[in-house]
Amino acid sequence: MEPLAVDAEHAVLPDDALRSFADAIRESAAGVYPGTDAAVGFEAPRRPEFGEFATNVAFSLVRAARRSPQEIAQTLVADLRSRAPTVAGLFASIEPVAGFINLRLAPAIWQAAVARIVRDGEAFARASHRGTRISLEFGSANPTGPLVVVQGRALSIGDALARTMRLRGYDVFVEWIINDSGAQIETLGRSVDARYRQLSDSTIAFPEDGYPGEYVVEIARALRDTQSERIAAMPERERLEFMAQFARDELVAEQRKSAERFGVRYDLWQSERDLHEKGGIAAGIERLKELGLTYEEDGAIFFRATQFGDDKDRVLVRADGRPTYLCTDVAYHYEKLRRADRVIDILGPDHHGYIGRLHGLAAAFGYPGHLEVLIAQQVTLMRGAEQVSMSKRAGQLVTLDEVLDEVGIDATRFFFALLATDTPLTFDLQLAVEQSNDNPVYYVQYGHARIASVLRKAGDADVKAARGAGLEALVHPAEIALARRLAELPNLAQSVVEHLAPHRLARYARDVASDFHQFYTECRILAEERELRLARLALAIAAQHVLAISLDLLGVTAPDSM
RNA sequence: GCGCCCGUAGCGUAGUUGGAUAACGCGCAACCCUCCGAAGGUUGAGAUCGGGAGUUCGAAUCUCUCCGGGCGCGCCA
Repeated sequence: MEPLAVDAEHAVLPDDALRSFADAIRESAAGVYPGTDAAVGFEAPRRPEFGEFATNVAFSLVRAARRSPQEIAQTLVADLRSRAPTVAGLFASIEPVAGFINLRLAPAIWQAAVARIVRDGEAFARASHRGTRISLEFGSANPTGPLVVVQGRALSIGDALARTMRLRGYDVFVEWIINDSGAQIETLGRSVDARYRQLSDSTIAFPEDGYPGEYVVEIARALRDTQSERIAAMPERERLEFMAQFARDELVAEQRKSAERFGVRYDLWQSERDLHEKGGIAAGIERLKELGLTYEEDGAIFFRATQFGDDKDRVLVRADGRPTYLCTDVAYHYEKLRRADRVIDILGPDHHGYIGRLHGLAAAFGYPGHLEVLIAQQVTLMRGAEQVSMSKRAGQLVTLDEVLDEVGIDATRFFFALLATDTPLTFDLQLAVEQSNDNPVYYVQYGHARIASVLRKAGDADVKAARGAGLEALVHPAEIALARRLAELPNLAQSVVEHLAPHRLARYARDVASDFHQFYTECRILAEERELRLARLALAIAAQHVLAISLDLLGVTAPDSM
């Protein structure tokens, strides 16, 4: 058998070893139990004594082979050892236990994985371009106020997904839809107008359905300071329209600024009004008509939603010719479905009942399963034990910017990404600023800073030497455990994309930090003996890269000191 | 009433396509710095995975049913 290569260029990596094992075991199964179909899958057992990986292949053969799982597992392992000693040599142990086959990789494989990470650096886990187009929409809010906390959660989740998708080679197109064509814009105009007139006459009544927030007053003041002469000359109708447009532009600009401050990048801010004016809305309706999925009743145009599981058909265009909210979504999704292989919407918790309708739309257009909808669940703000009030109706908004002012971008992004998207979140502002071990953000960042500190202490010469050093000295359980964790990143990132589960990134980052801290405690990195010292430095460098990549995917900084 | 989501340790949660004695953090108890950052580490106590039935060699995970909680059911957006 050939000696195992440990250099990063021609190394056998953990995934390669598992693939070889799967192939070999399938051959064994085909030989020993002709006519059977072995399914070889791997999992990471919970208990360390069950090895680093385990396969349940024997269970899949029980019926066809008419043997006990344990007997099958033993037979397969014996056969593999004699027929494929090279493959067996990739493993430190191969044990049939209770029908499972428990595996432990040879240390050289883990050492090779570390060498690969050190070599790839920031590019580790990056996948080559694969040509799959993904449209990702999130955050989209009515342009009638500043961004609030729940939207911050959608931004955090959506941006982490977008970054991870780019890392894994997908063509991601990130979009925000500005809902600027409905009645709420007109309401916004009336709200601003009332505040404007109140500036000179405090007895003027504020509309009952108006937006009560203080920001409306600020917009009115801005108008008075810069546009009062123009406004004075306008007839009421023109004035209301002008104010609505002015406020919309102000608020969209403010929303964009908040998103950018939060570190979120968009490729497109799509105005609904523009979509209407450019005929995009009409195109979507036309398509539905061609497909025979619309009909007219009482002067309105209906979508046959019941054909796709909805309880009733839905109005697209009212009798007076005004399109509904759904109508815009019809058009927009038709457009997105045509240009992307996978269309993803992240919506707020109040859109729960809307999911089925959107799926129905995708099916109607001939793209069943191409549209995925995520609901970013509610955020409850706490300050210690006290709940922070945020009633929209009373105008008590807590804006994203206010939260960022209070606790910073890193903590906010990390906390928002920490739980599964559809799990309601309680965000404690007091905890988020605490620089204590209750705070998971600091725990992870501390890991990164601690490594940086060790590398500084080691000195440039050793750090440089470590990058090309042999890693045979890495055999301690804490070293292997850390190496194993680091090597998971590519598969983990891939699972984040496939399951739309960015919270796994945050949890993974915490696990990496935890494994590093344990390694740090048990193994002195700056050991006397040079070979060991360089090998451990290389492992620390690899851990630093993985932490930096994970944090970057979450939009969180990786400090060298704190 | 119909539809969707959720019930996992005192609290907050994770749990890929079903796998072995159910995991992580906080909190609680007891420990660890003559040495690389103690913002760290180790150990312990703590769970009939809401109840019941079914499918399976095997269920927190799939099916049915009941209980408890949240949300959605406009020619609003």
